[in-house]
Amino acid sequence: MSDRHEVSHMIVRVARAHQLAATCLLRPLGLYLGQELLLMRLWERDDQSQADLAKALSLDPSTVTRTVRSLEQQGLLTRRPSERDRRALVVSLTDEGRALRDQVEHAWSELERAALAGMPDRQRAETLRVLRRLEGNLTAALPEIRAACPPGVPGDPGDPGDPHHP
Amino acid sequence: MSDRHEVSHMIVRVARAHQLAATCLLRPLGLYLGQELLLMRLWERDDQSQADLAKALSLDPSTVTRTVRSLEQQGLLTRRPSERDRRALVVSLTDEGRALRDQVEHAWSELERAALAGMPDRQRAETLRVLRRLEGNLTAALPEIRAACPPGVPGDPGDPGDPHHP
DNA sequence: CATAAATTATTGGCATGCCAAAGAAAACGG
DNA sequence: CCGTTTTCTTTGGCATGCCAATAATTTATG
Repeated sequence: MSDRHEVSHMIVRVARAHQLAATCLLRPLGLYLGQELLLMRLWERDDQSQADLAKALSLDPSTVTRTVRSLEQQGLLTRRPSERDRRALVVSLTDEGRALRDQVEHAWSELERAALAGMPDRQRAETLRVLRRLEGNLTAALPEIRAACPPGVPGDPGDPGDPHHP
Repeated sequence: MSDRHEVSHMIVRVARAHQLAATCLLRPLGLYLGQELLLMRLWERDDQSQADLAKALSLDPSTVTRTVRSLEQQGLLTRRPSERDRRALVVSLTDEGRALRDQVEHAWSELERAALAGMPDRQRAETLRVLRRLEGNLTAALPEIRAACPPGVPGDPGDPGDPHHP
């Protein structure tokens, strides 16, 4: 063992186990992983622009675009142009979308229950503290890390010369 | 706030921040997220079958297939049929693959450093304990959760009747 | 020993998620 | 007031990751 990156490894493992469980719990509700987060955000505050959602969920705008469209096709929410800002779209819940709330929250409660199983209150509080600290540390470090992260690709072709034109 | 699912929410946030940072750090090395885990496993123990890798990394075999092929095309590893088991493929590192080790481990050390920044040793140990506990709890709960997880789809067409044939 | 069952790898489909680029519309500047 | 810059959304490309189904081979079973 003697791993010098144990915390990172554990973060990866915890995340995958959590995702797998969430995927399973969400499936009977007809939702894919990630869609529930968008809905939760809308349950907390309805009628938001996609940009707001992207910011609140720390998601790429393009991801929000596609997930919102998927949820729209499922009839859980609505997209209509904003009147104040003619380039923004306002996302609103439908009755169907509101109706899903209880089930989704129940699923997430099971997830929470599983994660914290067998922990006394003290330990649960400590768990939350630790996670908050990790999140704070990582998001604090992100700007610096991203600054050193050059744009471009992994399989960098070096010089595209003429990257195809419309 | 008064969120009843704070831990789950934090797990999601920690995971995304971690992934984002890792993606950035790996990019200059020409690696995508996840590929480094496979390589790390091979650095620890070379010449493994894909099934072994899948099990060790808790990955779906099909994911291993594709990631391994990608790494093979980058010249970092080799795939050759096993002699004992004629259906298995043995994955082995190339010199190039071995040469990447230092850089990847350095990148992960930065990740680890960022995650644990400003924590005294005591707190680092506690962090690890918490993550181990979460992982243990979630993977312990997974079988039961998956048992209740019906196969089939989200947008279930109910009865496909004739799900198209080759 | 033949037959049923489990294992290994692959393919195709689908979803999330990122980045990069592009078109509209708004905010900002001189 | 016009030009520049920022913001909002979308599209296309690419990668990971899952599931389901298939083919080949091994192992277990009666």
